[in-house]
This record gives sequence, structure tokens and C-alpha cells, in this order.
Amino acid sequence: MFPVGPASCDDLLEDLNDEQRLAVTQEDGPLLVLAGAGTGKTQTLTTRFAWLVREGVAPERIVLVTFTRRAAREMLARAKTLLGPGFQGELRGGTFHSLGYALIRAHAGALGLSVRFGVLDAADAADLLDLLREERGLAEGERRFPRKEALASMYSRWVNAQRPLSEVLVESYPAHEHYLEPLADLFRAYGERKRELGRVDLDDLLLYWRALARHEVIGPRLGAMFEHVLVDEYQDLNALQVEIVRLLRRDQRGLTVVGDDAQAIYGFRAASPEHILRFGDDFPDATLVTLTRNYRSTQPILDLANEVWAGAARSYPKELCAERDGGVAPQLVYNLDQAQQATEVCQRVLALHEEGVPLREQAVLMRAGWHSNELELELARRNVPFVKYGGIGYLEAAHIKDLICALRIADNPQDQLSWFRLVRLIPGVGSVTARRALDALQLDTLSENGALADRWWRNVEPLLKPPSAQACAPLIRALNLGSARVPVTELVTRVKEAITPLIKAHYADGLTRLRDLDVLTNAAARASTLDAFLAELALDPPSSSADYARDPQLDDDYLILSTVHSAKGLEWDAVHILSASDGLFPSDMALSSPEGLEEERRLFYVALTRARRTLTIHVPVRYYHQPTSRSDQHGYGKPSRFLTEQAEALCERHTVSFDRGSELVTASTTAEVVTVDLNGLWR
DNA sequence: CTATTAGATGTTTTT
DNA sequence: CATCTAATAG
Repeated sequence: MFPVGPASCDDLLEDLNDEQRLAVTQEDGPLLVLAGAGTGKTQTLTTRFAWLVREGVAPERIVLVTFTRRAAREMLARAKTLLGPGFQGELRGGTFHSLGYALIRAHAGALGLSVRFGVLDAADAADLLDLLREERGLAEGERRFPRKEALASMYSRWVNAQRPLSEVLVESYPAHEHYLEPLADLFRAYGERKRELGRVDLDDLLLYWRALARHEVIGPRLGAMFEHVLVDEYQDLNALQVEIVRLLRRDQRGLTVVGDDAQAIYGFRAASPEHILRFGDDFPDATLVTLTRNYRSTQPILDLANEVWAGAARSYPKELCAERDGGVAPQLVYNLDQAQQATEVCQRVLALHEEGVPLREQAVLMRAGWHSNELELELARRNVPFVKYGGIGYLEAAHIKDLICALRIADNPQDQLSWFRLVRLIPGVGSVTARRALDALQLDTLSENGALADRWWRNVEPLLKPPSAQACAPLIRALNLGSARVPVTELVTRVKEAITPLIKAHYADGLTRLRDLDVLTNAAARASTLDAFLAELALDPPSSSADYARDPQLDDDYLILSTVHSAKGLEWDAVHILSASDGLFPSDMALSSPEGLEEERRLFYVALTRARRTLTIHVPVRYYHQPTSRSDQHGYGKPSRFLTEQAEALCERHTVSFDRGSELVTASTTAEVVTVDLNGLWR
């Protein structure tokens, strides 16, 4: 049944164990590799890639599909390394969304899209929904209509789940169930408007891709582009993505998927571990290979992970077994509150650093981005360099969006959505004038061609008071350069300079915002074309504060702060888990359904299994319900429900003495007191 | 119609 | 504590 690998002396296969070798050298049929955490999943997949090439498959006839950008980057880099320096070409691969983008771009005509279609990122999509909501008078109801972010997530979930809207509402948004009709209308209008504007959102990248794959002529042609499709993190696929994979492999040959149902953490995007568990139903000829030998962590860490996983409602036994010797028990630290937790984490990070574990071999993981707020302050205070992944909204900042919209107009003056935003930046212009301007632009769409920013501006200008209009003249001149053949660097610089005074005037804290603009313009200037840069921004936004801002001090050594979601697939010598208390991790937002709780458990499991040697779990005993409010309302939080008695028994427990906490007159404590006093005085 | 301000409100995770 | 909304002053 399993053809055994050809040459055991092959250096490619030398470093692999028997299970891995079996997976790598599998012949043509559909192959499912169930790979537990730390069992060499990525290595197996990339080695399989190299093995296929050695077997005579052309590299460009293999495509590597992943779910996250970080994973895509890493996998392609490793595959390229395995092919050796002799290989010069580009490998085919990327995230579902980026591959979708490329295919849609290539077949824009068949889909009825302009080649210049632009991609709406999540915030753009929400803005457009908001615009439509306002237009349709849904904002003024007796009961609250969902706000834009909620609308965007409902829409996305509906599309990705591929199920009737009514069901999605009942299951995931019961509070808004009674809005079924208006929501359906709104979403329909949203689809139409996107089409009119020539824009696609992130979900469309999958929808259009599927449409192409379903097409009777184009579909088979897409499938024939590749002899092998390799899919990573299969447990995180949703129904739409699974269908795309199936359509690409209509003959059921040349498909390899890897994943781990214990690490499925994207339920909120309508992903479901059911797809990987039912892989055999979708692909009846599938071969299953299971990887169980863990090369990452020491046994005490795996013992805890196994214990947590054993508590899962539908647990398939999955005992991870360490190949690595020795190890110490995970540390479980009870802190008084989150402030003390921050202090404690800092101290432990620095202590490990003293012992020779570099900062970049340590990571602090948390359920939600804001959980690290206090820690970030503490780290900054102690001059500990760090980079935070996930949970940052650099691109969402209003002024950044302003600049991006200006660049989009420079690239494509017909971009009405961007005009709508940019015009409102002009003093004396609000949403009403902006909408009129938009109408004027729409009327003009068909009359002439040669769409220069200039010509569009002529429609807007008469609606403004003369001084306001004049203030924009430099900006319009800069935008016009977009259609001239000006190098990207110059264009971007000119646009930035022209928009600077507008931004400074429009925001109360204008001056501080200006600094952020440079970061973006520098990045844009490095891009080959403006077009490419803008598409990349939607598909591949900077995921950390360090992506664009190369702070020189960061080049040496820095601590990683990351959400668990962003930490997937990565590993560190030392891992510190933050705020493992009920309500935070598991998040109380997820506790309304049993599936939600199960996903939180998997998330916790993922966090635990990132650690190689040292694992520390922090529990703040007391936490504030509204971390943001000044009120002293707090609950005595229970430790995370995943830390059962049996689990705790596998850890070494510490209680940070409360006395010590109050004796420590840290700067943060002092600052707090002073703040409270001042607030009293201001009243 | 826009700008300003007081008041309410609601907080994950990613492409 | 932002950030969004509704109410009001200009």
C-alpha cells in the first residue's frame, strides 16, 4: 500500500524519520499528513517539494498553498534552500488570498472585472458597508443596527461558511437575528456596489477564484497548471477553500495536505477542523500518514500539552512524545494582578537573558493584542527592546488611510471610494458635500476618457468654498503626476508633501501623526510600481511594528510579543504565556458556545506547544473587568479552566508574594497614584 | 452644512 | 480609553 522511498542514501531523506520519509516519498494519490505540533510538519512538506522536483517534476508545476503570510514566506524560503543555489526561478506559492489575486488578475476579463481592479482591505470593506448602511437609512432605527465592523464580520462569515444567512445569524449573531431582511438587502447592495466601483474585497478573492475553478473551460485549465498542489495548515480551511482545492484536483491526483486538528484556531473565519477529519470522504483514495515524534519540546512541556488536549470534548488521542531529553516542569506563576504580572514577566525574561537565552529566543504570547498593554509599558520603561506581532492597527489609523487613498487616486483617478475619503479631508467639507462631489464624478464617468485627476477635480472644485479649494491645489498637482511617467519614489514623496498640511490641519494631534507617514512613503518608494505596492498593502499588510520601521536598535536582539494566532507555526526556547485566567484566556467572548470553548482550548494548546525548553504560564489572580476604566471594579478571576488540577500538578507553582508586590515602588505604581490625584484636581 | 462637544458604548483572533 | 454617535452651536 505504501510505496517505500527510493533511495535511503539520498541526502534529502537522511534527516527524516520513517514516518516523515513515508510522507515525503508518497506517489501520486491524495495524501493527508496528520502532524502533531513540533513533529516536523514544515520540513516534511518542503522536503516533499524538493523530492518531487528530484523525481522530475518542474518546480513551477508545483504550488505551495498556505493560510497565513508568515507561513507562506517561511515555507517558500525553505523550499528554495532545499533546491540549492543552482535554482534561479521563482517558486509558485503563497496564501490562498494572494494566489487568488494573481489568478483573478490573469482572468479579469472573463470575470467581468477591469484589469485595474483594486483590493479592499478589511477596513475598506467596513467603510463601504457603512456608506451603504447610511444611504439606505438603516442607521436610524428604534433598535441598534449593527455597526460597520460587525457588518463586515457577519458578511465575511456568511460568505466563507457557504451557508444561508439565516443560519449564520442564528448560530453566530443571535442578537441581530431579527435584522435578517435588511441585512440580506445590504449585503446584496454591497456586492453590486463593489462591482460598480471595480473593487473586490478579500472574500471576493476566494469567491472569484472558485468561480474560475468551476468554469467549464477555465477550471480544468487552472487545474492543469499544476501537477502537484501542496496545502499547509489544512485544518484552518473553510468550506470555500476546500471547494477550491477539490476543483483544482478534479482527478484527485497530485494533492498533499498537512495539518493538525488539535491546532484549528480559525473558526471565526468559518474554518472547521471537520474538513481535515473528513478528508477521506472528500478524497476516497487518500493515504494517511501520521507524524507523532516531537522534536521541539521537552517531555514535561508535552505532558502538560497532552493533559490539556485530553480534556477536549471530542478528543482524538494524540500523545506527543519528546525526542529531546530532559527538561524542567512548566512554571505556573500566580500574580496579584496584571501590573504585577508585567513586572514578573519582565524579571523572568531578563533572568533568562542573563542565563544566556537571547531575547529573540523568547516570546510572550497572549490571547488578544491588548493583553500586553501593561507589559509593553513596563518593557519600555526598562529599555527592553521588543517587537509585537498581531493586533496592531497601523494601516487602520485614519491618517494612514488618508495617504493610502491619495496614492490610490494617483494610481487610478477613477477610484471613487478614495476620492470620497480624500475630499472630506478638505476644511469645510463633510459627508454631504463629499457625497455631492461623488455624484458629480459618477455623472462624468461616461462622458470622456483619459481620466486625469485634474479632470475629476474639476467636478469637485465648484462645490467648495474658494479658499478650501485653493488649499488642495498642490495635492491635485501631485496626484496628476500619477498618469505622468514619474518614478514611484518621486511621486510618493510629492503626494506625501502635498497632503501633509491637510492632515496637520484636520487632526487635533496632527503633528504627531505626520511622523507615521514617512514610514509608509519609505516603503512605497522601495516598490517597483505603485500598483504593485497598493495591492500588496491589502494582501500583505505590515504585520508588526518592525516591518516598516527598521529601528536600528532592534537589529540586535529583541523580545517577541505575539498573539497566539500570529505565533502559529513558530517556536522559541522560552515561552511566557500571559493572563491565563478565565475570561481572558479562554476569552469570555468565545464562551457562549461549546465550539467556541473547544477552539479556545486548541488555542491554549497551540500556545503551550510553541516552547522548546522553558514554559511559564502567568495567572493574574485579580483582574479588572474594564481594564480601561479607572474604576476599581475587579473580579477575582479563576485561573484558566484549562489549568485543571491534573494540569497544575504537572507544573511547578509559584505565588508572587502580595507583600512583595506592594513593597515594590515601581514607576508604574507611582504613575498610577499621581494620575489619580491629578484627575481629582481637574474636576 | 460643518465643526465641536458631550455622552454612550463596547471591546478577539486574520486574509 | 478611544471611538463612534447624537445633539447643538456656529
